Amino acid sequence: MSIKYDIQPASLSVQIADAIREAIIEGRLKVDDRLPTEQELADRFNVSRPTVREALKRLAAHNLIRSRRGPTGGTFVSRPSEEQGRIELATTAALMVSLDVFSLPEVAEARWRLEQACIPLAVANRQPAELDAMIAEVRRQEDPALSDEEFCASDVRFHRALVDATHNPVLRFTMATVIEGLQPAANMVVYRFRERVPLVDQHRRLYEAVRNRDVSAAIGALSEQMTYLRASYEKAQVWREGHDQLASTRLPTITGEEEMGTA
Amino acid sequence: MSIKYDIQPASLSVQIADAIREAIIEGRLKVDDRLPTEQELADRFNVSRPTVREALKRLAAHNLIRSRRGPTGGTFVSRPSEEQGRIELATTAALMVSLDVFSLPEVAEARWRLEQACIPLAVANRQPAELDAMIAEVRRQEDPALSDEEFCASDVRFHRALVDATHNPVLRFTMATVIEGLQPAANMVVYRFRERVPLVDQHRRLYEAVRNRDVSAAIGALSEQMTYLRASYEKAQVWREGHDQLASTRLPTITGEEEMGTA
DNA sequence: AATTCCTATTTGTCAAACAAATAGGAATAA
DNA sequence: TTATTCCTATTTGTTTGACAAATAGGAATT
Repeated sequence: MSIKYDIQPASLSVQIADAIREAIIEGRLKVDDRLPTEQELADRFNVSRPTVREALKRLAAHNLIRSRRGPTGGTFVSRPSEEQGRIELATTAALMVSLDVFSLPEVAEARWRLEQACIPLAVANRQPAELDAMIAEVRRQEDPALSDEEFCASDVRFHRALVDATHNPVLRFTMATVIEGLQPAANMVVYRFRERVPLVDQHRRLYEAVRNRDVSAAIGALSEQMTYLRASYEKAQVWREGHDQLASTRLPTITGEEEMGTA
Repeated sequence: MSIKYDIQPASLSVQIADAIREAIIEGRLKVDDRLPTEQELADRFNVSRPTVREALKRLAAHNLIRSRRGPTGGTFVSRPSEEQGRIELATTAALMVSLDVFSLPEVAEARWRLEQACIPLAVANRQPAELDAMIAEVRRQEDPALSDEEFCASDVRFHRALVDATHNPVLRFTMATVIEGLQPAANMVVYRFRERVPLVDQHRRLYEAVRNRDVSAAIGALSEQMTYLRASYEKAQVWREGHDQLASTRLPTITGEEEMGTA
């Protein structure tokens, strides 16, 4: 007897999206292949064109397909880029932190373990490009005129350069969850509770250790930073629990106002 | 002067989806809040209902919202679950491997570094539940009647239990990219090129080391497994490059046949 | 008091059309 | 011949209006 995974069957647009996704993953549709026109898909699946379009939008949300208008246009299978995948990982992770699924000390612990794991490879494989990027960010961070947002962004770029120095695409990819996802979201919550000076100093020593191919010094500097951040996160976590996140700045029920519009 | 990031402005459904997503991230819309009805959104954004629906489907694709019919129905902001986020990470990563964005030895190297980073915490925090799960999978893997798919799935569950033993939700979350995403995709490519016996033996020793709280023995067993897999991956990579992936099983141009349909 | 039925609300789906982008060919001009 | 302009067909983007299906809550009935 077959198990019903859902009380009610998935909507047509979900079924169609799944069918097309499966075709892509199984290779029946390859990168840059053109799908049938929306009308043709509608006929083939026995649904209306809006339903097909909803399905295509679901896939477009994951950047599996792209569309162009015109005679040579249509819908095409996208090649998944490392860049695009990183954005997806980071967005997912950032959402989890900003909606309070993780506690900040947990984030610090995980980030520490994972970034530490990158250090040996980074030290072994770093090239001038990454070293230049790291020291450039350190210099930028020394400027007191830098806004908090800019400082956070520079912090991200510094750690990104460190991970890039591993020259392992899979590591660079996976670490996007931590570097571009968790870290900025956590930093935005915590920026009131930490000083810049120790962080910049830790960055500089981390840079020097990587430059000098000194693994233990690099791990030491990173360890120091994570200890410092963990303490800051704990302070912030207490504040956060007392303030129910963004509740105070929340608007009553309104959504997107109007803004855009065709006119 | 403002920079144009796109030659042509994003489609209306993208703009609307972005506006709603931003409202969720900024906290103007909180978890379980109900959005205005589709008609109301259409009026508010000055677009038609199908356009609003395309926007909502984009968000639903990332599980940011869910919809229900009926008087008390509507569209609601979903709480992002760790489970849901893990699926998203894993799906993204699996797609990259299956579409050949990463080479298999790169995957092995990254997996080794990241999983190694989890060992100390796993050894420190492991509970009977995870130990039981690990040894149960080892026993299952000893059964020669196990199909290749089942062996691969058991392999995933073993490593999942190891990461769960860290009892750090962020680590468990992030490692989904590796454990449920990269590893199965790589294993399906490679399963012809490795023997089960050494893998199961490595699993058993890894389990025992974690049970005995012996970090270096655990890292040693894992290291051995990764060395073995890397060698297998290299063999598979050569085969893979010669076979252009799934090209041989690929159908001409056809998409989803017809299958479902309302009738 | 419990049950049944009706009704209003909301998402799901369909149908037919027009708008906008655009490649390619036809007509025109140099 | 060569270059330019214009037209036309194709395809996605968007609108309008309608009906179907699910369902909660109240009204009517037992």
